[in-house]
Amino acid sequence: MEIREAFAQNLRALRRARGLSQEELAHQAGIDRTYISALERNVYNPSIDVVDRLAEVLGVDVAELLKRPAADPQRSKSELDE
Amino acid sequence: MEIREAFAQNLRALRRARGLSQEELAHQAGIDRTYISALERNVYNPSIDVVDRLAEVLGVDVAELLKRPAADPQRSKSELDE
DNA sequence: ATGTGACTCCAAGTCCGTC
DNA sequence: TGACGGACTTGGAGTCACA
Repeated sequence: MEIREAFAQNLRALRRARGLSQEELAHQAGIDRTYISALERNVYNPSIDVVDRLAEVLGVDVAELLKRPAADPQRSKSELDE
Repeated sequence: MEIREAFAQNLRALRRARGLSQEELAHQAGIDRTYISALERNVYNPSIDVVDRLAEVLGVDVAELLKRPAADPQRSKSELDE
């Protein structure tokens, strides 16, 4: 799995866990609203600066945003992106 | 401290710890030698994809490359970038 | 073995809007 | 509230020559 995809999923999950809209998150992080939307849809490959600013607003370490989901042993290997 | 700076320092430290030259690291990561040089001098704000490729070659988690050094309580606050 | 300036190319990132 | 498009500017990605 590409790190962009893991980031996209983590971003959306963490934002929702905080009860924030894309617009609120964008505003607090000083990032454009449409760019947040694109990031969550895995359209772009963000710079570490952007990731860092988002992590700060979400109150997590950068590592949390970039963490790949643990492989589920129930699922066959062919279902995973590599 | 900006995350770019932490990344630059970590990259150089980890590369040297592996006994690799910029040229060897560049080759293994499929990146130009001069670009590695620039990253270690904090010239660029790299994308997470580049960081991920370097982490893979260095055999560490992405989080290791982006970790900020622990604040040294011996040093005064004015010596730190914030 | 590394730093640096100059250069191109196109993705990152912004800002406007509509659905 | 979020997906998505178009047009735009900035700056990362990547290469080369030279010190």
